[in-house]
Amino acid sequence: MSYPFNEIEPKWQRRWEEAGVFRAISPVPGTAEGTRYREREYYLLEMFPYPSGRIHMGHVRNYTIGDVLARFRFAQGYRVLHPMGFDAFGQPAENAAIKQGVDPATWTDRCVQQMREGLKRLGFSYDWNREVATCDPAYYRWNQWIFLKMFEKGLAYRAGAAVNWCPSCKTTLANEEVIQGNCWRCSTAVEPKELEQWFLKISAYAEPLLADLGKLSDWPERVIAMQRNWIGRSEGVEIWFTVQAGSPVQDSGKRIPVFTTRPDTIFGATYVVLACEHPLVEELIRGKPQEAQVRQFVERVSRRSKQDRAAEGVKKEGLFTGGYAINPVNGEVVPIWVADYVLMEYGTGAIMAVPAHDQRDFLFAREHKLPIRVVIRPPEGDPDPKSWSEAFEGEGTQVNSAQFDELPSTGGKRRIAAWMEEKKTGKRTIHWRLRDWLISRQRYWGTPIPIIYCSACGVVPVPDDQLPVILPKEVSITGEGGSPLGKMKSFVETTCPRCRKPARRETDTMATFFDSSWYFLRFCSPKESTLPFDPKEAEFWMPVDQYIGGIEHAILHLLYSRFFTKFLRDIGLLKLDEPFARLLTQGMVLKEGEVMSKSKGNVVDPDGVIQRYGADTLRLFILFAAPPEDSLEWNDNAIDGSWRFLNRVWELVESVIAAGSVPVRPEPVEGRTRPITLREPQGDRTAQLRRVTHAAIKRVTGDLESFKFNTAISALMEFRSAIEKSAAQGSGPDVRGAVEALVHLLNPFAPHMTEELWARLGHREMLAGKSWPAYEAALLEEKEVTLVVQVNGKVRSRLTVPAGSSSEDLKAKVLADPAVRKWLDGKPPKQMVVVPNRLVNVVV
RNA sequence: GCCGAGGUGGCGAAACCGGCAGACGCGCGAGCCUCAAAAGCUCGUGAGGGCAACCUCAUGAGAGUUCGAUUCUCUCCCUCGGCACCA
Repeated sequence: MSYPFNEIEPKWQRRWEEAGVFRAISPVPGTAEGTRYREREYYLLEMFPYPSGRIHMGHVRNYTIGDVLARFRFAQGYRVLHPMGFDAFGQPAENAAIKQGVDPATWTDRCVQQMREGLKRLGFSYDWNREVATCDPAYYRWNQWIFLKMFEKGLAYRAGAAVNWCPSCKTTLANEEVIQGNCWRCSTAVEPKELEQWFLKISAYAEPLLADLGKLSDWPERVIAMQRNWIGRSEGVEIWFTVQAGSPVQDSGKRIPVFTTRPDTIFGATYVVLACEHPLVEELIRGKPQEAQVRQFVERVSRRSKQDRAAEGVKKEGLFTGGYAINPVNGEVVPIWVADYVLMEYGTGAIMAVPAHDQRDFLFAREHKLPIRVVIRPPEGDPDPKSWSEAFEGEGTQVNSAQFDELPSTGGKRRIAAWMEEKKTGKRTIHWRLRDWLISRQRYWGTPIPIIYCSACGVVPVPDDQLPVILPKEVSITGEGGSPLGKMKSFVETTCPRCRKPARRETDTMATFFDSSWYFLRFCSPKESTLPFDPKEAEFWMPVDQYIGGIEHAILHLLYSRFFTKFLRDIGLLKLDEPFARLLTQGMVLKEGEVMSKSKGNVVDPDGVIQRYGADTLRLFILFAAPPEDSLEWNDNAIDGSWRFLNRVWELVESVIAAGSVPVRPEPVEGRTRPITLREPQGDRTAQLRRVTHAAIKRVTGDLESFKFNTAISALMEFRSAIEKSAAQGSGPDVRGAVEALVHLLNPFAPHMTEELWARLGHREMLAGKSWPAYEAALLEEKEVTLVVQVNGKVRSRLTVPAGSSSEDLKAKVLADPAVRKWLDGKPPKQMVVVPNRLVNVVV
């Protein structure tokens, strides 16, 4: 016999929806409507899903965590915004189209519907009135609008560059989408490809994106660290070497800027190295004996993917270009090399090589017999680099450095940098690892980039009144590569908005991370039609008080969203610096230690679990099995524990109902497997039960505040046992009070069952709208406490003593305890440590 | 290499501010119920020793601070995650 979850769950889902209990209500000026709420609003958001069709355990976990918090905040009287939507553009829809011949829009609609139903089956407290889908023109027109604002500010630009190309997806990728050299979506090795593409100048925000990480005190440290790494601030000096005059290079006197974080080692620069893609390489080798050889080398290296280059590891290849450069600090002439270990995309694409004090330069110099000159003498060891097995990168005394000789190298960076600035041979700069964000995708199912190319006017933005540029439907998607829109004359051919002459539309679409970089703002006013969102609504709801999602977005989505927020602030639409005040990154759901995936065949389908146990059991188990940030090992057996617990709660409450509010000895109820016998109250059981009840309220409330759902549930399990025990022993009318508290506290976790029980207990109001129970501190006080008695730090006895006993009383009692006397062996104690109401330690 | 998170029973995990290590749950064992099984219920369950009351050992390893350390400090080992020829 088990409780009828399959009748209960749909019923309450319907009732919540009909009553609109989870609708977010913005304040209307001049009404008293606000009295229902606390001062504060609460915006709770979980990362919206890509509508792939079925929901998986990862979704269940993410959204259950969010739902428990949302229901808890609702109960606390906050004005809650808890929306849901769909990140509906993207490649899978297109791949389905290619494979099954379905229109991506139709496929997506179907998936969204399925997904929405799946979410509803779990009883989540969303305000479905605010649902958005990014593939809706009413949504993506604002992608286009934001893009054009960026274009207007010079933050969206078109440039040719060697970009990341995924040969399998047949599209370009952002740096953030390249995971260890592979495509984030299909794991194919990414290749460099020279293309003209649209970029967003996220690098213009590198400084604030880094600095404002300091404001995110409620973000997990690892996410902050990942973003800090990704942005990669590096303080140093740009030094200007010049190409030697009189060399065969025509335009001699040309500068080669190099970037270094170690200006203190400038006197030890014995050669200069250019990246293979460096524009000066070609000039330097022209007409030289090494011309053909170098050109061949450069071509070979440039063809290799970044990953391949790194995989070669320590082996560094390079060639002399035939050219020389002049070190600006001492006029020394040094050879210019080209090598694979210098990257065009970092710094200036050229370095000064200091083999004595940089490990990479050291290995390269050894390999190619280049001079190694010590300019920082190590405090100990052989000063002759011939005996070294590696470069000395530490601090020491400066040598071979002209007027800086014999100074300690600590502070050398600052001294030499200042001197170079004075002599105008270099300047202090900051370099960033963060690259601009490539957003062009040669795919169909995305937001059209609202740009028109005119042979007369050039790059022309689509005027505001012509937005949105609608993504046409009747497109043939072949998967053969190239933008599918490019094959559609009716789309491509247009007129220039400026000169009215024939022109062509941009045929690439936007990366879908564009769509998700501001959706949290759209939820504040999803029907807004004159702007992406109503700035007043955004000011009211934003920032998101609690954001919940997977760690896999630590740099992608979470960095882009921060960038968008700052941009929208700068154009006056927002008044905040950061979009997400608190972030919770939930762990993955694993089976047999591995991520669930179709290819591994270890997927547990949430719908199957719901059919067998109901949504409440699934929710409860997924919260109980592990703390939210840890990975969770799915266990088909362990879920029975949650199932049993809910059934026991059901039985307990039903017994209490059957017994009436004042418990008497009831007849065992027909069909119940475990009738609970209630007796007449005895002694102070009533007070005891009341104490347990208030202790449970305190624990569960505290655990919910700090996201410790697993221990909150264990506290509820203990509470249930305590009520049952108490009821069986007779504890008076308070059994009903205790049971009601149990049902109430369990509500955020198992909302359907608890609503049903609440109603059966005779309440007309739904639990969903009811305010959270409070505990009374006075009721928590116990008359007696168990005192732990230690001898030399080891537990030897336990004593039950009145709460609040004085130190003297405790000492006397402890010394009288036979278990203690046994260990004292007649000797007086050396010392006694007393922790009131807790412990006494006797030191012998 | 750099950055981050971790290491506690057979398993998932608890332990507030330094104060009973292993709550709660799974699994396992015994029993009840049953013609039998499933379900359900009751009790037990870190390791070792003892008939027992009890005793010894135990939170990755080693040291330190302390009356007392899973918790604080240092050294080391291992696992996971991110970045990585970043000048």
